[in-house]
Amino acid sequence: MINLFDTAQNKIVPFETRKPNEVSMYICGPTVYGPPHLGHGRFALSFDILRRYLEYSGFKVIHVSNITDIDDKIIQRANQENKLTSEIASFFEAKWFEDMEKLNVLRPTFNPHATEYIDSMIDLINQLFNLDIAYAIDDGIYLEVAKVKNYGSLSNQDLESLKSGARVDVNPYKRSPMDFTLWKHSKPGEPAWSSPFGMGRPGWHTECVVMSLQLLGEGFDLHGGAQDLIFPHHENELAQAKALSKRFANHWVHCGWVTVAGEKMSKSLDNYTTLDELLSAHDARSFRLLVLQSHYRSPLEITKETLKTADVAVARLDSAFRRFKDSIDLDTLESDMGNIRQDYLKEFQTAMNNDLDTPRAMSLVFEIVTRSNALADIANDVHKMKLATDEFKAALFICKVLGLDLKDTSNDLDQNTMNLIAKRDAARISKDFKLADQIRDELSELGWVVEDTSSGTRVHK
RNA sequence: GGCGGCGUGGUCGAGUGGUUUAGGCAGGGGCCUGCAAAGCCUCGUACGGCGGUUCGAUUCCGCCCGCCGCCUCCA
Repeated sequence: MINLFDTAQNKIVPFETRKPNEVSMYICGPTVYGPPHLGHGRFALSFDILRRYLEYSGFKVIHVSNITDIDDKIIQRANQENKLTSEIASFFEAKWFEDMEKLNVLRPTFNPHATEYIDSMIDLINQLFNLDIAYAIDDGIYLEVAKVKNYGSLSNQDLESLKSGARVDVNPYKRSPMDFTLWKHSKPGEPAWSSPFGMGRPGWHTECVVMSLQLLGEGFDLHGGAQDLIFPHHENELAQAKALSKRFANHWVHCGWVTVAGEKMSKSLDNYTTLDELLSAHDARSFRLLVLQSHYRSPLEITKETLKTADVAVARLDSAFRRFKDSIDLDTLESDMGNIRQDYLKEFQTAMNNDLDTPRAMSLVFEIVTRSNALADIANDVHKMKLATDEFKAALFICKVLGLDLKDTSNDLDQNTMNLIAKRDAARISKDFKLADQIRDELSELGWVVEDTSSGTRVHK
């Protein structure tokens, strides 16, 4: 049984699903108005790891993640660049998926766009309006939060304390500062859809209720996002569902954010690093490893230094992979789980079932790697080597489940490199170490790391 | 003001009421090696402060200090 922290209950609880072998999950996706940064990356990696683990655990996962392709910031950027909002949105959506692919983040089963669901959103707002839960003022339609039972239950705040903390509202006509926009009337030149309330566009909080309920149905299993979405976004989604007496998500999962010098990474603080910048200097797997080595609900500090240490750690895993891969059937590794050391799999599951304790899972991986290397070091026959390999298979398998693919970078030798290797081996056999060292220097200048093995010189990047 | 989180060894970062340790990285010593690299072995004995509960607390409770977040858009 998988146990997960549920934001609504504020504790770790067994993760129950509607159907025994299926998980329906809705993860709030990006607003595509700029290049994704490390915060987006962390969030995407966290939920990718959750999804992969659910699939490993035998669930069919229906993963819905939206693309918000109409919103104030997109309009603003379109105006600045003198482009259509749709151009801005499709450009940054493409960028998003390009980066996600580099991070080895699985594509969602469905990624609905807000603009494809405008009619359904209008319909929902209309229902709220007819129930007298929504009201109209000069600039749009608002949901009256006071009419929703237990508003604030998800974020554990009561309405009174929310009100007292609310900042001065620009719109004095709202009945409460906490009331939120369902529909915004358009200003001249802005993209607009016609509705019974006039031309305009839906507010952000409506799209996710509509799309999650439409694609996954009432009482779907899991709703996720980063912690900054708990309030107001998820609270407001929930408020709309409650107002319409619809069962909403059964389980809420929120991940922590990336920090910079202790402060939250965000566009408004202008302290962000884009995924592009990270990926140009580091292996994408190093980022995933850092995410895995911290808990998904904790803040995660990512610096050049921590990335560098992660690069080294990934190299250690790759190095073990090179050592053992030839005696492992990589094609059947995943399908033939019975072939993996069951004691290690059990430890892995125990860790993961405890609110996704990926740090423990990774420490297990490194422990296994050390042990397989140690066994291989003293192995003097085929049988002992097989034991070492069997150990390593477990580590490789766990990495695979977590989306961390180990690689052999010693392939793709060009003719020149192969010649140098042959020359060096000849030099070493004739004990011409001066020449051998000289060739080693040449190889390292070409970017190769040189290792001497029982089968001669081996190189990898 | 309300709600919430955090403070761990050189560093990043888990975790736990007590006998044996997270793990990664960095560092010291050793083995291996022609020298390296990789790998292995080994060492460092940490839990913000003050009280309380307990046979025993880093782990539970209270207070204090410091940092951070949400209450407006934010992954």
